[in-house]
Amino acid sequence: MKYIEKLRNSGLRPTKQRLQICEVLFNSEKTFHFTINELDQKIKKQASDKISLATIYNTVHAFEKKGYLKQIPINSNQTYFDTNISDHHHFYDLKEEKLIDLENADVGPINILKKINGKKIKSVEVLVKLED
Amino acid sequence: MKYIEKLRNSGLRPTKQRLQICEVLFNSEKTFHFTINELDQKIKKQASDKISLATIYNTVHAFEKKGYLKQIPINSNQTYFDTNISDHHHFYDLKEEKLIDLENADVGPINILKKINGKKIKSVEVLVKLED
DNA sequence: TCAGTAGTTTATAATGATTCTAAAAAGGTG
DNA sequence: CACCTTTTTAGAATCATTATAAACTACTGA
Repeated sequence: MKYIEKLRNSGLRPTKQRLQICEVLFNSEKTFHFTINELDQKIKKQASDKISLATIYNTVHAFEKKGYLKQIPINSNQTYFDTNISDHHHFYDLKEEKLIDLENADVGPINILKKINGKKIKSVEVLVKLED
Repeated sequence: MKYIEKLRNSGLRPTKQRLQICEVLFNSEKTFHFTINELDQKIKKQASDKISLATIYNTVHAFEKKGYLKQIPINSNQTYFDTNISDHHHFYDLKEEKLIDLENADVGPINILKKINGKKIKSVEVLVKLED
């Protein structure tokens, strides 16, 4: 299996559950956005075995910490994650409550002029809210 | 009272509670960021009467809808609001878990090149995460 | 002024996402 | 296989937020 190596290399044991979650998350043509709840539904459909919700939470957080997933900063009652870990941004369609990727190239270069003493910039994320 | 007019003009009855919340939110030299919980604490100290948590939620949402407050898109278990309603952005200090204003002038002009069919851009918000 | 009404406040319950717990199960190593 | 550590799990706990429904209050017009 192609994910065993990946997990081992990051110090995560390649358990049956993690491998199945990998399949659902990373074995698709396109990257996508999801909430834990949506992922849970998707796993119910695609995975052969039942995976407990706690495990899904654990795994998603583990993957995020390892950099295989990104959290998307947005105000929602649920946390959104992205399987697209490239440096990019998002539209948020307020009506549909849907996220749309916004590639770096589709945003002019961003230059943060203000510096904060003793702090480094870790990331710059742009959220573009859309209305009709 | 200077807030009575403001509330009436936006179709909100100037109740005792709302006026007191206005004092806490808008009667200060500097703008600030807060969570509902922090606001509740602040009201407990500054306001003469007790205001129920439900009212604080209601009022903050009403003010946000009227444009007197802005929600800050950030991943946190609590929702952050800003009394600074000018068009601006934020640093988020991951270690201190503190927000810092980032004025528009301190970010180069942002040009969103990608257009979404039938949708207008309502806002463009930049979140700059800081680490040590 | 007063009654009617629509809007507000309130305490409390309900909801729902997320985290915690502690016991069982599984992976890895020798 | 035996051992130890990590992981999974069901269910409980937590906690921010929203809903409820009854009491209250601001405004309107007679």
